Amino acid sequence: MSAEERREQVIAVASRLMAERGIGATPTAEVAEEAGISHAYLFRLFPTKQALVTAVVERCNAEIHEAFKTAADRARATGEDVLPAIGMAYGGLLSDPRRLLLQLHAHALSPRDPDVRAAMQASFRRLFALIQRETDATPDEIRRFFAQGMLMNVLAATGIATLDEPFADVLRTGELDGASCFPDDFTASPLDPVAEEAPTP
Amino acid sequence: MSAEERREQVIAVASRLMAERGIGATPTAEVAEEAGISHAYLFRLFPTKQALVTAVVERCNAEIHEAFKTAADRARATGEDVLPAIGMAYGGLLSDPRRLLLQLHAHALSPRDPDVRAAMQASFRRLFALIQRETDATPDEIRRFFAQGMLMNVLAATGIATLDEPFADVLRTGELDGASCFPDDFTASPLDPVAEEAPTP
DNA sequence: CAAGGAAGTGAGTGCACACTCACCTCGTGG
DNA sequence: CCACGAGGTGAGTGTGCACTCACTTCCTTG
Repeated sequence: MSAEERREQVIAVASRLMAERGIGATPTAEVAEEAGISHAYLFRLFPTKQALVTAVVERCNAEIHEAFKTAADRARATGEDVLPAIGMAYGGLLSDPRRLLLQLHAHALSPRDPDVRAAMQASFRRLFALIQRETDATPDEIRRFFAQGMLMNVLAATGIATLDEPFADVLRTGELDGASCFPDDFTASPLDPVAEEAPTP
Repeated sequence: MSAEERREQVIAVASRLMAERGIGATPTAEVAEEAGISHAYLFRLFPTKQALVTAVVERCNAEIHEAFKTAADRARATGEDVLPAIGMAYGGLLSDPRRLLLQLHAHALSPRDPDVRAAMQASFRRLFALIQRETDATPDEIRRFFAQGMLMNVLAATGIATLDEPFADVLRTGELDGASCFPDDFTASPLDPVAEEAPTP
C-alpha cells in the first residue's frame, strides 16, 4: 500500500478515535494499532502528532463543506429552497456523530493550537461564502443557521440531544420546520463506541 | 487559612488556568504552584484531578446562572425586557473569556466524563427553567438565545470574534439589536494570557 | 503542658505517551 | 544479479504528570 493511501487510512482511523476520545486523549500508539501499522511508521507518515491532528481537522472540514455543496447543488437542481436543504445535510452528518464531535474538539483546541485555529477560521469562511453564494438567505438567517449548528454540536456532546425532557425537546427543535434537527436514528450516547463497521451492506 | 478557603482559592486558580490551557492540558502541579500550595496538599483538598475539574465546572455554571438571575431581577425591577437583559449579561460574561472557554472545554469533555456531562445537562436545565420562569419568551426565542450563546463561544474560541472580515461581522451580530454581541473591550486573542490582576482600580 | 488534630510539605513512584534509531524486506531498473 | 529506494518494524528513551507517603508545624482544648 502506498504511503499516500496509508495516510488516508490513518486519517480515517484517527478521526474516529479522536472524535470518541478527544484529540488530546487519543494516543498515537492506538491510532497506529487500529490502522494496522507500527507506531514508528505512523511518525514517518506524519512527522508529529500535531501534523496528524491538523490533517484530521482539515479532512473533517472538507467533508462538511462537500456535504453542504452537494446538498446545495441537489436542491438547486430540484428547485427546492437551498438553505433548508443544507440544514438537512447538517442533520444528515449527525447520524454519524464523528464529525460533529470532532468539530467540538477542534473548537476547544483552537485557542492553544494556531494550526487548528486557522483551519477552523478558514472552514467558517468557506462555509459562509458557500451559503452566501448558493442561497439568498439574509445575514440574519445565515447567522442563525450557524448558531443552530453550534447548538446541535453541544446538545449532541452533552447528551441533551437524547434526553427525554421538555427543555431538551425545545432545544433540539429545528429552525426551519418544527421538527427535531436530529435524525430519528440519533439515539447513540456519545459514550457508546462508534460502530466499527460501516453500515453499507 | 482554612481548607474550605483554600479550596475556593484553588478553584479560582484552576478555572483560570483550565480556561486558558484546556482542562486536560492543565497539570495539577501548576495549579498548586499558582495557588501557592504544595502539589501534595492539592490532593488532600481534592482527592483526584477529576474532583477538581468537576468543582471548577460546577462553579462556572453557578456563576453563569447567578449572572443571569441578577440580570433578570434587575430588568424586572426597572421594567425592561428580561430576555435582552439576560443576553447582555452573557455578553458581559464575555469580557472575561474565562467562563466562556471553560464552557467550551466542558462541552468537549462531556462525552468522556459522566460527571461533567451531568453538570452540563443540569446547567442547561436550570438556565432554561430560569429563562422560562423570568421571561415570556417563546420556545423558539429561548432556543435561539441558547444557539446564539453557543455560537458566541465558538467565535471567541476560534478568534473569529476578533476577525475584521465581513463574515465575522455577520456572525457576531446579536440576535436582538443589530449590534455585536461582544463587548467593545473584547479584543484579546484567546491565546493571550488572561490578565493576572482584576482591572478594578 | 500534654495530646490531638488540622494545615501543610519534600521527595518520591510508576505509568503513559510522543518521538527515535537501527534495522529489515521487498520490488524494480540498470 | 545487485543496488537502491520505498514500505515497514521492534525495541527503546526521555519526559511529563497524577498520585502517594512519611513527615513537620502549629493551634486548640482538656
